[in-house]
Amino acid sequence: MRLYKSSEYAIRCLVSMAHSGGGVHSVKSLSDNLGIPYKFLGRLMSRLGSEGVVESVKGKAGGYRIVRPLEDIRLAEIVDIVEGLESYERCILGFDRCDEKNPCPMHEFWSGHKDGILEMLKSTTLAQLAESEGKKI
Amino acid sequence: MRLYKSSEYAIRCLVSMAHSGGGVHSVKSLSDNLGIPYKFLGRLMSRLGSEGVVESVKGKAGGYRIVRPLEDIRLAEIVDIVEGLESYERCILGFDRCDEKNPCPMHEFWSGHKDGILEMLKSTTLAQLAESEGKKI
DNA sequence: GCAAAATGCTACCCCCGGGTAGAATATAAA
DNA sequence: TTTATATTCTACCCGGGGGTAGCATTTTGC
Repeated sequence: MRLYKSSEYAIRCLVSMAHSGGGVHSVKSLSDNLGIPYKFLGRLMSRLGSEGVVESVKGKAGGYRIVRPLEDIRLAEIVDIVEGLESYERCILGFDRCDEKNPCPMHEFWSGHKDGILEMLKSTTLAQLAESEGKKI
Repeated sequence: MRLYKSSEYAIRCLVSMAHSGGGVHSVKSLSDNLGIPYKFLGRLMSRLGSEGVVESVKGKAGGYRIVRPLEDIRLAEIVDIVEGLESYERCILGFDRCDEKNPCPMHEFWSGHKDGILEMLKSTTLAQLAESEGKKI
């Protein structure tokens, strides 16, 4: 019942970048400021780059930059890229088909929470996460 | 965002046992009926036995039996025994201290869901899970 | 042109959840 | 007493997420 470390890192990193404006941030500086393993974060940002969430700037003074509007980048997209959303959509007891018509024993107790979480992931944007000052990152 | 296989198996197995009365069930029969790996389920039941959720009956015609009243066995207890509840209580972004006073960026979006899930686990009993006919197990 | 600083890529290692194998032990039925 | 059927215990293997290391590549600043 937790995000993968990859998702934790990706979200914290993007929130930090969003928070400090639209400039270019090197992986080194992000890694130092957020306490995230350098090489690991590098792979993560590379992946977010190839999926079009951020843009890479090569060479000296290079790094990564968020290009799309923050209101456009939703949690569900980030999580889907780095860990996939399958585990948020599947039956809690692992059955292939599980719905109102043919429920597992936990369905009535779980489906509400599952739907709520998915809805939250799909509706919450990077703009919302970044807008409040004073929060830890 | 999912139960460990261990929790899936433990819940399905206990629901199945509760459903078919208070008799003794061998690991072999449970494994066959539910499609759960035999040796793996054996270790799981042994653990549930040492924690007092079920009772082992050795020798020929032996197996496991639920002893405590079904209204007394809650999901939270089962999950805590086989996989632990830590991941259901911690901050979604992994911060050590994260609360209303000192929130992480996701706190306001996540804490409600977290509390709801924990409350569900702590209040739902084996009796509730087992009572409905026609559900898959 | 050259060096510094950055991304990009490949190959590893470690830990742990999940799963398997086999022998030891206990006990009811024959 | 023997045998069949069960739990119990230990050791091992596999795959994947998390993490590290090294080198190639790119591009700016001098």
